[in-house]
Formats: sequence, C-alpha cells, structure tokens
Amino acid sequence: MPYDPSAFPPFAVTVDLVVLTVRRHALCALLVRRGEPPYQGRWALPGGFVRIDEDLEAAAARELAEETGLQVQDPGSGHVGAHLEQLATYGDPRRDPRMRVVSVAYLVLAPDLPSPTAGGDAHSVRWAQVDTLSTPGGGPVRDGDRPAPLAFDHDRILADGVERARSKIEYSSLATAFCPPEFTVGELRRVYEAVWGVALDPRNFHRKVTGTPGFLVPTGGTTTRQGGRPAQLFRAGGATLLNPPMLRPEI
Amino acid sequence: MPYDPSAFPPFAVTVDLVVLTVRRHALCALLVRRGEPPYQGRWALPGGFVRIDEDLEAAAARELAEETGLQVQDPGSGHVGAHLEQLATYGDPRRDPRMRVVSVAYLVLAPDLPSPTAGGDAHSVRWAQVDTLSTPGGGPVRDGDRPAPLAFDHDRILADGVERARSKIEYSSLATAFCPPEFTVGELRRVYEAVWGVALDPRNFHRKVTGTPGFLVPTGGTTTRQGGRPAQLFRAGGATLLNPPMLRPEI
DNA sequence: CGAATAGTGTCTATCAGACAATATTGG
DNA sequence: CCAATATTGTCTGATAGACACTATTCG
Repeated sequence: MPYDPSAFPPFAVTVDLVVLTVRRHALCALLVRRGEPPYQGRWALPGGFVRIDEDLEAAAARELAEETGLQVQDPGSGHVGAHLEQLATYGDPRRDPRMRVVSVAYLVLAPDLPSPTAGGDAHSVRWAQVDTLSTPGGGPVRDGDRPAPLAFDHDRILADGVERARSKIEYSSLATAFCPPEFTVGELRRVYEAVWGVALDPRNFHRKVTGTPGFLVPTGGTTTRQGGRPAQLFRAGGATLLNPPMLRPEI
Repeated sequence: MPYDPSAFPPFAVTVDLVVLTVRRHALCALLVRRGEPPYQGRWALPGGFVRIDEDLEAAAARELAEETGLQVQDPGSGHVGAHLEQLATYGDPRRDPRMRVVSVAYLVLAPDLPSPTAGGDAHSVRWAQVDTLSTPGGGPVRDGDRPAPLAFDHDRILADGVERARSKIEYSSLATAFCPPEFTVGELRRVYEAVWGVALDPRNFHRKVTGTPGFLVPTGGTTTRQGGRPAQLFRAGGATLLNPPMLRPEI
C-alpha cells in the first residue's frame, strides 16, 4: 500500500515514563496524580505529548526533566544522570477514551534522589513501591488491600518496565544506574535484592561482581556509611554487557 | 502537561516489518521495492499505515498477510504460522521527508516458505541475505561491493531486528519459529548456525537441546531428508524461556 | 566399503553456590 | 567485648566444550 501523505489518519503521539529507583530497600516507581478527566484523581505514569518537531527520545528526556528535574545521562558528563531507554509502544484504539493516542513508553533508571520529586508539588507526585501496586492480570500484591489501578493502560506499561529492569540487570551493568556515582559492593547488592525481591549471598556476590571484567572500577576511597568494616568505593566500569551474567535465583 | 485532545499535533503512524527466515543456511530478510517517491526504486521493509481503529499488532499482522500471505501464529492452531513481536518505534522528525511519521517496527520469524513471497510479484519482493546488506554504521559486508542502503531508516530497523533475533534465540525457544512444525536436531542446529553465523559442535548441541526441559518434544517419527543416519523428528515444546540458555560462542 | 549424518560417552577446566574464617569498624 | 558489615578462602556439584566412539543410512 503506497503512502498518501495528504490523507493519513490523524494520530496523537505521547511518551509515558516508567521511572524506577531503589528507596529504602524497595523498588519504587514515580507516579503523578491526574488533575483532569479522564481518570481524574487517579495515579498515572508521567508523560505528555510529543511535539511535532521533536524526537521521541528528546520528548522523553524533556518530560523527565519537567516532572522530576532529572537529567538524562550525558556521554560527556560521566555517570551523573539517569539511564533512559525505549520500552515499548502502546496503541490500542480504545486506550484513551477521547481519541486515538499512540504512546511510546520509556524506561528510566535513576539513583535515589536526595530531593524526592523535585520540581513538582508533593500532593501530585510520589514514589510508589512497585510490589504494593496492582498488576494487570490481577495477581497478588504484597499485603493489604489492592490499590486503585493506574489510569489508562499504565499498570501494564509499568509491569512491562519492571520486568525489563529485572531481566536487564542480569546481563548488563544497568544496576549501577540505581547507584550514586560512587558506591560499595554492598549497596550494589542491595539494588539487586530490591529489584529482584530476593536475598543474595554477600560473599558470592562480592566475588562475582569484583571478578567480572569491566563491571566495577575501584576509586581508591572507602566508606563506612553502612556501619561495620569500611567498604571499598567503586564506580561503574565501561562494560555494558556482563559476561558471565549475574544469575537471578530461581523462584 | 495536561492533554488537549482538540489541539494535538498531527502524526502519521505506520508499521514496518522485519521478516526473517533461514534459507539455504543463511539468514534472510524480506524486502519490497518502492514504486514511488521518496526513495523510488529502492528496497525497503514491508509496511504501511495503521488504520485509525486498528490495533498496532493487528496492523502488523494485516500487512504481513497482504505482502507475504503469511498468517501469524494462532494459539488455537498449534505451531503453524509466524512469530510476531514488537521490535521498537522510530520517530525521528526527519525520517520521512514529507511529513512526521512515527513507525512501530515488528519482528517476524517464519520458517522457510515453499512459495517464496507468495501473493506478491517477483519483481518487487525478495529475500535478501542479511550478511550482504549494508549496515547503518557503514560496517563491513560479507564480500563484494556495498549494496544500496534501504529506504528511510530501514537499515537501522533491520539491524535492530537482526540483533533482537540473534540475542533472543539464546534464552528462548524462538529458534523453532524458523523451523517447520516437525524438524530434526540437525535442522535446528543449522538455524542457530545461520542466525549467529558460527559453527556449532553437533554433538554438544544435541546433548544440550535434548536435555533442556520443555524445549523439544519427540514426535516418534524419523526422517532421512538430510542424508546419513535417520534422525528423530521433534516439535517445539511448551517452554518459551530456556534455562539454562543456549550459549552463543564468543566472537 | 566409504561418506555422511545421528547420537552417546568421557574427560577436564570452570563456575555457581554453600559456608568457614578473618578483617575492621562503632557502640 | 559484641554486633555488624566487608572480604577472602575452600569445598562440592554441575556443566560447557573438546573429542573418541558407535549407529544407520545411501551410493
């Protein structure tokens, strides 16, 4: 079928963001409260329209900065900033009751922020523990009553983003995106434990990550902020793919 | 930023298909020749507009059927049909010189077809060996002169699809999507060899795939179509994720 | 028989996981 | 000292890869 640029069907294109961080040993996602219909008052993923001359990834980075103040990781500026990658695109014709909206979802991994939800007001932005949110299939939540579903199809988008993060830290060094620029092996291990929801053997974990070439680079410093014996500080090495991968314990 | 449904920027949304198969021990992609500007006469990925009331995946399945006659795998009908999954979305504002087009790319894995490019005319549809096509970064091709680049950003989309297929057969049973409903271990091994471009030890491969639970189910039949000792026939088992994964040899 | 492919057995280096033991801090 | 965390070392079972060997067909 040839293009007919003068008679194309009109779509709206948005970006939605699954922004994940690890706070107090738990995987958390950034949510915003909707101020208008549809789904007024419900929590939703941050996001917005793509501008007509704007690249999709640029739109995602712009929305991230507008809603959180986070800057996307810049190749020139070292390891500060958040990791941003495209997740998937959601385009069910009825996902927005008003019109046809195709949404390109992006996954953002960020270290725990000193100023939570900076740039927004505290009533309409929050970090929500992922394991207390409803699941698209209606699966179990950790405890307590089931919370209200997110607006639109955002429960599914969030679930897809969480699953992407869980699988990707297995074979890539992305877990360091949840850490500050300098971190200890124990802090990195607590990231894996929070994202996977499992306990890992600290001794085998230490041997594994320090033995994987390119994963961690010692900075020379030490810290005692966790209590106990001072731990070496590391920063992320250049490796992006881990070989051999970190193995997620079976069920 | 709140939605303003009455004043959204107008986008066109298309689907593009990376259709891969294994023919004569080589990974091949389906290409169509463009009959009109821009890029008139150049080869491109099959695809087309998403209809205003059509789901994205439905649009991909429809375009696949229109251009190849292939049916997407149906849960009710066993293992016939092709595997279809979303790949990524491409939305650079200048990727189409005429207007703003956001394209959702889908990856299709299909067994070698008895009737190549059924439903199309032979002049405008072809299977192209992936390793003879140009690469987005200008990397080396197997031999001979560099062919003309594909239309639009389709070289990049194709490269992303090929990389997805190469990595996904490692940890999933997707390689069976390249095989007919019944196949031998040797045929499955030749799929891995073609997709990865490496030689695998037939004996270790046999032990590995037959020892992975849920990967292969013997049908009881045998075949001698490869010559030599008759081989057992298998069909794909229910497992989708392989644990342990097939390991791609290093470089 | 020889060539070709299928399939099984064996060996070894490596590695994941369990866990003992030591090191170094704060209270 | 005790509690807590970090780090190193040791052992064992599993396995990937190399490769010898046998099985079964066709020409």
